[in-house]
Amino acid sequence: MGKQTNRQSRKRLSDVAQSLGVSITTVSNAFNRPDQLSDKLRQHILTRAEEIGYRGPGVEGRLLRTGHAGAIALYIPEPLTYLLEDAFAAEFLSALVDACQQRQIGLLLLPAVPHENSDKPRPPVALDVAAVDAVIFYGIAKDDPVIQRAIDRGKPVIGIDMIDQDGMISVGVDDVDGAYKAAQHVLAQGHRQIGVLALPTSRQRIDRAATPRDFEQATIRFPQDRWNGYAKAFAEAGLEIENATMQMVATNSVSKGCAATEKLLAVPAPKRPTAILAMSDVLAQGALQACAANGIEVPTDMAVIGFDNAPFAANIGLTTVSQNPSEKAEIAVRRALGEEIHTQRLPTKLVIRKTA
Amino acid sequence: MGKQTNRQSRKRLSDVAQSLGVSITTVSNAFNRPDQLSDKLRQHILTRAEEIGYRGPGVEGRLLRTGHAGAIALYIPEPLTYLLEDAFAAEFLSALVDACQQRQIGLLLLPAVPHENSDKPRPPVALDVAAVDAVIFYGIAKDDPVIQRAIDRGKPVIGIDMIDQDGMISVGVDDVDGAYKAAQHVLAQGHRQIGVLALPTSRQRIDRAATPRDFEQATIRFPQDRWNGYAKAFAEAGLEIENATMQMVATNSVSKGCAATEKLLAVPAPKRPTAILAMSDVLAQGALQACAANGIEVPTDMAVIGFDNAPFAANIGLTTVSQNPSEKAEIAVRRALGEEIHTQRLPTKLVIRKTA
DNA sequence: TTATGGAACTTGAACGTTACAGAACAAGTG
DNA sequence: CACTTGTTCTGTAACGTTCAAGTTCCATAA
Repeated sequence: MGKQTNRQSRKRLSDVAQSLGVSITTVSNAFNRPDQLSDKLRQHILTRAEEIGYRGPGVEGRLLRTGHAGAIALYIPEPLTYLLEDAFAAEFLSALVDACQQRQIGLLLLPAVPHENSDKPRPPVALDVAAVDAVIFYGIAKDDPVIQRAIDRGKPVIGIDMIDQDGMISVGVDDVDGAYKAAQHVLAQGHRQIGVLALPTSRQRIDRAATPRDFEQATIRFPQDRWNGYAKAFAEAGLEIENATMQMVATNSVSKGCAATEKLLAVPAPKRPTAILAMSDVLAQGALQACAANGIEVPTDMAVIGFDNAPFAANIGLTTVSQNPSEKAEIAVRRALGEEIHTQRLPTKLVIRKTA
Repeated sequence: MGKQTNRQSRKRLSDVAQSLGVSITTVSNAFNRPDQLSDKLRQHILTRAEEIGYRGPGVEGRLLRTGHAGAIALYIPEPLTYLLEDAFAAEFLSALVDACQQRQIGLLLLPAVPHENSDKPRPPVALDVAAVDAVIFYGIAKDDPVIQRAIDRGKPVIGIDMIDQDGMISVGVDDVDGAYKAAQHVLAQGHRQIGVLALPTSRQRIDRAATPRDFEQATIRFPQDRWNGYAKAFAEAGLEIENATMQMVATNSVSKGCAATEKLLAVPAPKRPTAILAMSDVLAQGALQACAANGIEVPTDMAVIGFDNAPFAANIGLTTVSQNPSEKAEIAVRRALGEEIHTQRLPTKLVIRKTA
């Protein structure tokens, strides 16, 4: 009836140690540092552990002691379905899992925190209680309060394609340059009226016409930077602001891209665009659909360039700006694990296919 | 120079407690159980905690004390890309994340454990060190050693669509019945030569003709059960074994389904199938492609039925057996969290569209 | 007045592990 | 022989939290 006769309780290192008359440390070493003891004793301990039903060093104690969780978190702000709808996002997610795979660490998908009504005792959310070594954010707005909450945890916080922020490590491609190259390409072909399909620049998402002002005040980085890239090329080519027509979509989906393109095409003749720059391949695909529906030939009557070089882009012959998701994921994971690599924005490449 | 002047070390409950002259427990309660102390003191503690830079109760201590990690693991046996290629699998994954979302718990994607060469000191893998409350396996073979390894951890282990096993909780649909209904449907239409596109029945995956024996010896459940469902209907309709032609694919992809169907079509006239039962919608889509390529009209010249009712099935008018991924995910998560719900195999439904 | 009961707080003990500093002993070196 | 070096093992102290079982105090009822 002593405490060690505790019936069903999980066996621990000390149980094994006691049953063999060796120290706890030695048993720990038998499992974690084979070089710290003789092979003979080690085998002895291992078999004995098996006998008494010890399951090996438990996670809880180790975590408390070492502080190393062996996992990093990825915050999922919306239903995963939405994310997977975007082929490029899905590709990035896969790359992230692969990067973790190689290092044998887990990737924890963190559900969105529910809206806080006030500053009442906030209920414990996964973001707060998860045992991870770092948190990665992907494609959320700079002013999302969840970011500060993660930073407060004291572990590294990585922002993918996000606006720089104190306490957060930024990883992303050089969107300005990528967009610049795309715009240059159509301008070089003589186009002077350009349509832009833009992604949301802030958390409030509605389908509408966009203005340069929207991009200035953006809280999401890459639509801002991509616009800046386009604008830079426009300026260099001497285009006026009236030469560009912008539509912003609520979500990155083919149907939204199609609908937004219809609006671009509705503009009367002189200002009607002859080229469309889409901020994603998904939107570009929508643009192609709209063109097809309206009997507009691509690329003869209309040039279309996407962004991302998503897997399907090659199949549909889409000219686009390529970014490397594996590289992005790899760097994100390395930085999450504390590696101090010095990186600028990752490079992009213009991939010329059939649509422009 | 005392230990509390430890400079940069993370603040803890005791630091706050000491600085206010209250007990550690009270500070803990201030964060976790507001009802255990007066509001006044609670506010006092909270503001003081802020002042001295305490970040709130840490994960490590809590985990050790409570044993509750607030996350469940999903073992990913192969690159995530492969999983996402299968639209139904992607749908299930999303459903799983959603189910976790609702309960504010994380879903940890666990990388595959590398092949063990011998029983040398096995390196610590994510599966061993991850702090989770349960492990879910999806679509792996019964004899995969990784299962036992998970069971040894002592937390609940859930197997989705897997063969029953000691120490593992099984969740899945009634594949036998679903397949039975599909087969019945084509048999009722008078078809007497049936082609079957089968998914792998064991870990070794190659494209080849399949025999009933393959299904008997299966280590993966649902191909086995689906075959049994088909076979049951065949027997009831008085079909001989020669009336069925089976092809097994190495992976669940459209191209493999297409290639396998080509082989089915290559069978000479009397034994050539007039209906194809595919064990997944993905394979069925491949079958449709092959038919189109060979100028075979569906459903007039060939009936095709899939399985899963993946999202795309509706778009292409595929007749298929529907299973509900949300329900499957929901039950998996509930059982993972220890809920003792009594469930049989989940029901399926035959969805008749254009292809049969 | 004396119970009775509850709210507000405290005490002390785990939870299971690993890091660190060192002890004991053997073996090689000059 | 004394001295170094190395291997093998031990003891102790955290790591930060929560839980069960108190104690104290005050209000209300008998």
